[in-house]
Amino acid sequence: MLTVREMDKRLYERYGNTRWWPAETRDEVVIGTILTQNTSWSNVEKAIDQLRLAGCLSLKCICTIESGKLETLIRSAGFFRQKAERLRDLSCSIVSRYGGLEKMITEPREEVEKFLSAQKGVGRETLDSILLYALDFPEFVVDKYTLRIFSRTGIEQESTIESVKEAVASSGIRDPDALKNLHGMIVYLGKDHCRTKPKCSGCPLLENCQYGHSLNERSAE
DNA sequence: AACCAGGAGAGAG
DNA sequence: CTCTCTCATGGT
Repeated sequence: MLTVREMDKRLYERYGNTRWWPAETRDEVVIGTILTQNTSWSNVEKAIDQLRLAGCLSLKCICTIESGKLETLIRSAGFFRQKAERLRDLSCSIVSRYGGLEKMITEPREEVEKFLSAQKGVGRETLDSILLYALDFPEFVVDKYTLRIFSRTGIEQESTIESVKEAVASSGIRDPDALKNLHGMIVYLGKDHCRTKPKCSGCPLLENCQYGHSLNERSAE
């Protein structure tokens, strides 16, 4: 049976360091977690470029910028009204409570998690992404690709977010950078076998992989 | 030209 | 608890 350790090793042999979540600042990561919800990264990049160009790629600026202006800047990321409102609320909440993310990383993890979970627009995956990619807490991000790949590779028959987190935690992989890359590699694998490439050739995890790892059940038949 | 992407929330049953 | 609907742009 495939272990998490083995999976990590095989994926690394194929994908190496994926440098998942490219960002120069912690603020940029948090902003990205909201913008990328159900949205392709290429569209998110355009919005981030607009924010950078406007000198507003920070939580402090987003908290104070005029809302119509914010909507315009992030329009390319879709759901722009909803995202503008949630970005503003989240940014203002963080700034008023912690001052900024650099202060936030020094707070107890439990307290930070509780605070973030209470924010509108911060669901399960966004919470994990902020904890790991923006704050460097050792949390493994479980998304749809991860759930699917874990259940298909037989590490877990009935994969849930909690069971996958547990499996990774008990594997001993704790370094935030290692956890970041494991998630990145899993998404790379997921993308390799998405709808456009239903067949998995040379799958690093499964010997006779005939269905790929598509998120679309129909292409799995 | 439908389909979907690095989701979350609100409502119904 | 599990569906289903909405939010919206841009690439294939």
